[in-house]
Amino acid sequence: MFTSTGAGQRLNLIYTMQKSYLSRQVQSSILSSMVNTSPAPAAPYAQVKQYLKKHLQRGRWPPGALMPSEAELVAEFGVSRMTVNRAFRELQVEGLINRVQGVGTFAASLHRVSSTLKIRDLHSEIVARGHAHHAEIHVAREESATAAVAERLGLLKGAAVFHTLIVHHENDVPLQCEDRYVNPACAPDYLRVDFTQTTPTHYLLEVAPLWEAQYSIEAAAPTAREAKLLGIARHDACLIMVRRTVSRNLPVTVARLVHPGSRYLLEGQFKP
Amino acid sequence: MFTSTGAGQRLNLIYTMQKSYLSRQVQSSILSSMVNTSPAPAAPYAQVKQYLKKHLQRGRWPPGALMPSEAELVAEFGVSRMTVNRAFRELQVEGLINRVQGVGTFAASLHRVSSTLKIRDLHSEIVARGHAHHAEIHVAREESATAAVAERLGLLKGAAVFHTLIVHHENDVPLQCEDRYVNPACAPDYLRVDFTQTTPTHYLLEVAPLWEAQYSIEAAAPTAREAKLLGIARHDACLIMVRRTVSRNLPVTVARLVHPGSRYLLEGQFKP
DNA sequence: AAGTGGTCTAGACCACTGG
DNA sequence: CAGTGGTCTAGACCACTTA
Repeated sequence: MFTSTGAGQRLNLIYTMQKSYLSRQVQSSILSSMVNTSPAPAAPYAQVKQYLKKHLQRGRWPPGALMPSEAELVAEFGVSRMTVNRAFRELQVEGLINRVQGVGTFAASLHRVSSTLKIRDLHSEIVARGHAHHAEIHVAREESATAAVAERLGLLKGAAVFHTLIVHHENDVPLQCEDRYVNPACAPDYLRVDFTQTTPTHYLLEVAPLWEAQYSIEAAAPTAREAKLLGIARHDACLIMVRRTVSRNLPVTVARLVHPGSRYLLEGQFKP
Repeated sequence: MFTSTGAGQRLNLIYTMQKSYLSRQVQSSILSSMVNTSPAPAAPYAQVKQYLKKHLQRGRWPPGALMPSEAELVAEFGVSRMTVNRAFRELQVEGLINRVQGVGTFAASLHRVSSTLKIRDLHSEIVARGHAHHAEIHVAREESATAAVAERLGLLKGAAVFHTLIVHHENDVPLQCEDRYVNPACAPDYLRVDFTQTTPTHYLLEVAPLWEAQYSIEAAAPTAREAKLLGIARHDACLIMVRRTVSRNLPVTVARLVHPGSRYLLEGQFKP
């Protein structure tokens, strides 16, 4: 039922579990002298979690296999059920296990792996690489919304919107053409910002806390104007991201970010 | 200190908190008759979490503002501290708040928003759209690894690797050209699988639980062979994803997935 | 009926921060 | 020092599943 490979019994817990707070106090004072040498005492729930993770990784419970019940782990580690439960709950959030009430806990097949794609500020990204960033502002004005833009910003056609068209350079090489429409209700001072000093992304995240975002990524040829601004040929492939952000139920902005394919790479990583 | 907008006091909890289990039992039996009509009773921790989330969204605590302490919410909702703590902890994991021990809980600026990009199985994706999927197998054999492939799979140059080249069609339109190398140690039977019936992605996830993945996404022109296989022109933009997965410290596979830009779109969404 | 996970509680000890 | 979050416990009730 619970093959005792024996790798995680009570004794293996770093702060050897106690039954009364009295004994814990004693333990703690004993530990305090160790703390200076050992790196991190690690909370019991974290140790149980780590134990489960390690054995999952080693294949002790192959995908779909039934794992020990909370009660079994309580007995094995000598901790309370809430502690074991927390370890399990966090593993579930991480997608490593599936739990079914009344049945048991199972090792996940890890099909639903996902990695995160952050909304990044290009300026910080470039500076982080130790390169120079400079922005070329081609448009920064108020316009009346076209039907498409109005719809995406939740405004009426013809309503006032702010429009900026900025080309970002990394060490004088054009890296991104940012065509952006902003809802004036969310950022009334948008046009007074000096975008050679800060980026729209950065500024908007400051004034309008982000609550929702949608994006799409595709590969396509740039428009004639974009090609000219980026200094590339009309048929060169570009990585195009269209992003729409919403703050407190109010659409903030829609942006079309065009990157020369030869100069931009989106990277990601997943680790459990 | 805790402006009583009063939107979430004890009485607003759906299963009106009690002090003894006796009274809870009574409550529960009363509730059981309501359950048929009301949709979801919602656990107290979830209600507290929802309450906080709602007020964060409404801007009651602007980014950086100090939020109520656990003790205050305990008093306000009449629940135990562990319950409030769980609500806070989950909001922290979601990135909506920052907590500092000894200081307090603060509304996050929501800068570090991220969305998830899942590893998807193309077959399921196509079928989910109600379309027909069919795979055309062009290569499926053992080869000796080139230096580049060997390095990414953790093998020696010249070692045996499995190589498949498959073109996936959605309703007879080529959608993806999948060029994949597989580590035989992880999937010894790989070449015996009928890939007109299942996809490499699906099969590999079955035999080798995923423990780590790295990917990059870029826009570029296809190779001459890819263009031919996909039925597109040499200069048409493609969305190219290169993915490497690792299972239990052993590299499993590296794949180059090429999609005609005009037929493929990567989408994502973030919601708190 | 027995076993499982889902959840709540009341109280506790701790480490950390700030005045 | 008081206040904050981080965590653990022992026991409890519940809903659910399986036999």
